[in-house]
Amino acid sequence: MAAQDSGPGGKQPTINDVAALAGVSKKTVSRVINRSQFLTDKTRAAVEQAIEQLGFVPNPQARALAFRRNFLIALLHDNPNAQTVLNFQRGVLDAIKDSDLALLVRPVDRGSDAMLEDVRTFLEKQRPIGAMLLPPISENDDLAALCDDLGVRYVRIGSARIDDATHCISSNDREVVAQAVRGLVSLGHRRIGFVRGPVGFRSAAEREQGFLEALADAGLDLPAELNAPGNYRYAAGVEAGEALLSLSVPPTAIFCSNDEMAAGVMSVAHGKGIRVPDALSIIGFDDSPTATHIWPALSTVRWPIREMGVRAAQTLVPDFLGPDAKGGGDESAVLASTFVERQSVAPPPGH
Amino acid sequence: MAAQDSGPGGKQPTINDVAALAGVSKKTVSRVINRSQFLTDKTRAAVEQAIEQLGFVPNPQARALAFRRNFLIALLHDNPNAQTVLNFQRGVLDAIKDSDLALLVRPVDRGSDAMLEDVRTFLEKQRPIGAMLLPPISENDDLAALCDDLGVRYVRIGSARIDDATHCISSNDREVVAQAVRGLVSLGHRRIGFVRGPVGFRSAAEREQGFLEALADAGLDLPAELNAPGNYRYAAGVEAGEALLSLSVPPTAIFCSNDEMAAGVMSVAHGKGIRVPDALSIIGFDDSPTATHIWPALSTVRWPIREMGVRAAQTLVPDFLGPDAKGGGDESAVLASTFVERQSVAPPPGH
DNA sequence: TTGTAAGCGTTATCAC
DNA sequence: GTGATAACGCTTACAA
Repeated sequence: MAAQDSGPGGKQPTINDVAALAGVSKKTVSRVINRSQFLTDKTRAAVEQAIEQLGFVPNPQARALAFRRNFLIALLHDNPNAQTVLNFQRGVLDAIKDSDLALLVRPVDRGSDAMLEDVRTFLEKQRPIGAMLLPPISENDDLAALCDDLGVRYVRIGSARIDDATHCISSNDREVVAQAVRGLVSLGHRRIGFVRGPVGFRSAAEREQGFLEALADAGLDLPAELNAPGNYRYAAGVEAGEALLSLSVPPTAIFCSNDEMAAGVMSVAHGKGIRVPDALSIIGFDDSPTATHIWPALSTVRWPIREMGVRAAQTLVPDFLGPDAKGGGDESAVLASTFVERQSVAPPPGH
Repeated sequence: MAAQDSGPGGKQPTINDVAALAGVSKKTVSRVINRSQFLTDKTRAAVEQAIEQLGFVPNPQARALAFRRNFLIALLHDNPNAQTVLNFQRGVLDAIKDSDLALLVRPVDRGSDAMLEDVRTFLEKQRPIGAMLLPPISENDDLAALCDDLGVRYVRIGSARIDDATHCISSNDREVVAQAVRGLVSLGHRRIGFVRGPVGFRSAAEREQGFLEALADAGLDLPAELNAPGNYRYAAGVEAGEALLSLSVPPTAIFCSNDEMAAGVMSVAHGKGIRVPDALSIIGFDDSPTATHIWPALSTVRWPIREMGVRAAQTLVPDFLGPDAKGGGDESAVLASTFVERQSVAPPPGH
């Protein structure tokens, strides 16, 4: 707390004021601010006392200029799932809490042709130390190349290893999906539908592979009529549900590539009077708020997004965080997703 | 697009390089950057040509230092509703898109005692031009006072006028809730339950008043047993649903102070085999993603949060945005919420 | 261990 | 209209 408030319009004390009050040079004050080792305890104490007394806060713009680097990191996202973005933000802020860093947020339009130029302008203007890319734009290699080009560090978040360990934080989605589907099989399900994610998304491909792996392990296959297209939107879930649940022999379980689509499938089931989970088991992916807000509550896969935020920050700017910030380079860049069991899964009818 | 990329490690061109190339002084370049009127078209053109050729981008840190002001605005929030926060961000970014401003994001912990000190530290460190406060922390007067104290502009977002017009963007929640409830009455509902928001929240009070107004207009009252406490959380909705739907004479309609609680009530209805909307009408508030992800889709109130973001930015920093950014001072600081009709409302049984 | 001088890239002042 | 020169608040040489 500032011992002496300048009040509105009052001038902030500068490093010179502190130096004068403490009776040292401004360079010495600078050393205290930057935790130099070469200082007598006495000098340090005197300076700290002066800082406290004046309520001095170093001007980050001046520091940024002198350091030829600012203290900003950026979060670039184009994510339809708000909760994911916010949880990630939370994690990043957990990580940088005790540092001098601040977080800049930038939504981008994946679809737009101007996207790359927008991001370039943004990065050139703000010159953040680094950028964190959330899926799905994290899958855009041009974006990563652009960061490299501009000398901006980057970390990409993905559902699988999409870059080397110092540039990527990922989760093990495929494994966890496989595990969830194996659970379905072990309950007795044999006819299991699948609602895909959007074409071209790595996350969608990972989830699909996990699903197919589990089926293959059980000696099952995925008939074409049980394989429905999707795009991570609720409406696609509704369409898929209409298609799958109108089959002459409908599936007894459906794995949806995300929660929104699972909610869509579930709505269709309700509309048709198909009881969940008694007559139909449903699994989603994301553990979004929706998962617990629908009825019955949805079994789903939770990815450790907040923790990924922490890890991403540590990997991006280990040198700006405490010495305990390991980050990067090791296998820990892969974090574990977990299967969350709720009420939307049960054995198939007759089991 | 930069005509000449410095590439990684290469040095950014500075104002001096531009000045040298254009054969003018750096002050003249500065004038071009800052759109001074006192310039020959010829000089301006020459400088712009040099800027283009070099791919020069002014260093914001240096500008910030010289201007004694940076180009950051901050968004402070402690909002359980991720979509709201993100939509608001979107609006703010719409507004500042063509300016030099960037957006800093800061989640805060409403509960924590250290909250005020945290925010103070943040504002002192970053010294943003202004801060935008999202509800519920926008309702905290100490926070507004702190901004004033530090010479940081602020705008508070609220569900009602909680500050003067230059410091507040609000919606007309009360009116719209009243309108929605009047709709219920005109369908024939007479026994209407209410699930409150958390104690002490202005938004909760506004919604409650709107509800009571509509009831009073119709000559109805709210019996104590139909008035259930809540806190904007799903679980509270479940509890309220259990209470209201176990009454010997249950309500035929329930207004919930937000969508999450409405989802909770709806889950209970499903569990008890009470058909929505045939046997029970439900209305929520927020138009969150949940509203369309549950079944049947929820009638709810949508507040114009993205537009509020635009307006908040315009009110906060009109001098940094285009001349068309009006902002502040007039009645337009109140934006209209709207009632969104979906499938969760119908006449009561027997009508 | 501390201080001095110079500079980071921009804008303000005030001449011309 | 335009340009020298001195800030802005801090850090990095390098010297003491």
